[in-house]
Amino acid sequence: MLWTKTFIPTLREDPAEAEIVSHKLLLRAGFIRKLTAGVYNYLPLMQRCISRFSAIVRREMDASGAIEITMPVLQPSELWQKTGRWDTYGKEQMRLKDRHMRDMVLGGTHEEVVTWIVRGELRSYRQLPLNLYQIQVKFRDEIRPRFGLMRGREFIMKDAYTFDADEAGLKVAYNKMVDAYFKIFRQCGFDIKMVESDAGAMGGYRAHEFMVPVQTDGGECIILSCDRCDYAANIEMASSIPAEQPASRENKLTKEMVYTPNMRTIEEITGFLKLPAERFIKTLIYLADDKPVAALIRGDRSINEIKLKNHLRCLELVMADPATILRLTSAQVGFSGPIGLRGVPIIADPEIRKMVNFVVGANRDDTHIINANLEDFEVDHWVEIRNAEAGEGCPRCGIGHLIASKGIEVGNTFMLGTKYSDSLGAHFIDEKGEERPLVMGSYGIGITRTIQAAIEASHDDKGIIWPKPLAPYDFHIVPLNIGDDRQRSIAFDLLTKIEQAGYSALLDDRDERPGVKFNDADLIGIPVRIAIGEKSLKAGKIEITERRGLRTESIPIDRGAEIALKTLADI
RNA sequence: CGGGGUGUAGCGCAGCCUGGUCAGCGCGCUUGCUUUGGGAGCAAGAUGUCGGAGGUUCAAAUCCUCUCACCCCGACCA
Repeated sequence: MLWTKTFIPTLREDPAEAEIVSHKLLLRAGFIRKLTAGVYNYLPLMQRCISRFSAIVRREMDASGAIEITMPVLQPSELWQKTGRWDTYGKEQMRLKDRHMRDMVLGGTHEEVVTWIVRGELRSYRQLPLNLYQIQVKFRDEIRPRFGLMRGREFIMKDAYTFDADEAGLKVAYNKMVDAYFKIFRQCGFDIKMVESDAGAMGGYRAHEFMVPVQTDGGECIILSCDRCDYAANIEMASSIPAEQPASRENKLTKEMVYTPNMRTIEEITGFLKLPAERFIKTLIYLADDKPVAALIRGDRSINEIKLKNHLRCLELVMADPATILRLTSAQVGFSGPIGLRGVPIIADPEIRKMVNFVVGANRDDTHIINANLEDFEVDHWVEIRNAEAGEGCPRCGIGHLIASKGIEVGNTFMLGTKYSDSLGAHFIDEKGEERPLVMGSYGIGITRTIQAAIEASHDDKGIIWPKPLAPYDFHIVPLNIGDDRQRSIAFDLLTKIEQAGYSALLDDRDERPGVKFNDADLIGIPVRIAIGEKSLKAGKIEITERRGLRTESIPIDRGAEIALKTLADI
């Protein structure tokens, strides 16, 4: 492909709209342009990356026995009402009305539709197992679209759905998908991590996420993994064994109110009372579907709202507003406590069980209670509702310690069970002639997000460094002076040979200065660059440069294509 | 949705506080000549409903009101 015959609008400066490096590079290198918040045009280079990555995904999905189909983006609301997700998935769902004022949705996921398909057609265990997948645009009306393709409102996703007769079958199907995912991501050069995750809006009982580790701000997920065993989990999900607290030998003292004027936060009050944060209990008042609950965690811990939400089985969990807190506790925000709190269920993290003589809010303005003990109030439910922390013990092996790292979620897998087949009536007849619900799994890969994640994980100060399988072209041919006939003919000859060998190349045939071409080449990040310039031609050579590391080697002109192909093969 | 911020040429920005030669700068773009190994030089040129609507004023990019869009922090996720 000739540069002047395609469309690669590179930018010299960072666009103001981008914050993280991969988003800036996608814009600067001319891969994408934003149409509106969270919605992007994929320009030619991006289109090639999408095609290449999709081809890898297709190959591995097909090899795993999955069958490609295409389902409608536009869907009727009835299906979603039947599974209950019209309400639970509601706000993320892109909705519209057709001319008859019927509610429609633009699909953000396809459990409903795929279940509808098989419900009519899958009648016998003889037809199982089945794995249907598609690669398609998805819509999600994200609260806050962010970071370019990382969290768009429209994006491309591969989604697969498995159907099995029983749980054993689901496990087989699930493991096949997990294997396929590892193959896909590893051949793209990712140091992919599979972590346990919350089943969330999908429902189901077990889920994993596939994370690309990154050190940059682009890593939105926190992963806790064990330094000894293979335990790894999203912080949303991670448990831990707390560092051993020496059993307190303190005698229980009598509780006492103390005047703590304007001391609302743990930081303020620890300073004021000169006690460490682990001697405090934080009382957080939430509204779970408008019903109040109090969540208790140790003062130095952070609440995990997902764990709390899962325990409460509510649709919406929000922190109570100051007026509600005043009504419930008869005190301002910052002085809530469990003692004497009436009409509000109390959920406490088990870690609190070990605490003695602690400090809580007094439910009275400017007042805390010191030397409080468990006997002073009733806990309704003991449930783990705090975030695990780095340094704590591994919940699996019990020996290792958790370490924290950041990652970008590029894929996920869910064991759904029968949630959708039950609600949509997708049954089959088993060997014994009994009717049973299909056991399902669902499996996603964010195609466009993965491509951006590749950049976040692999770039330098000059631009993108594509992993070979995802690069828009294999070779970047740069004749430094396109007006020079010799350079021109060598460049075109290389292009022909490379294409004949079954590889792709971009030839920069612009009448630009060498600096411009080199900088754009570095920015775009094609793995191998071939430079043809007067200086080296005098010595009968052209130059080959690997994008990663930018090491340059001079090679004889007539062996150019041969050595270039070998260089690519060695990357 | 709550909090913070920004909308001025294709891109990046200054100007706004203190209304009046304020329609500006850099890059890019066009034409010509020169140049061609890491973002060229000279010369000539084009480009703006100052996000939108209303208002105040003799006068508004600038002040006021409303509105729209976008970005950042939080809740959500491939």
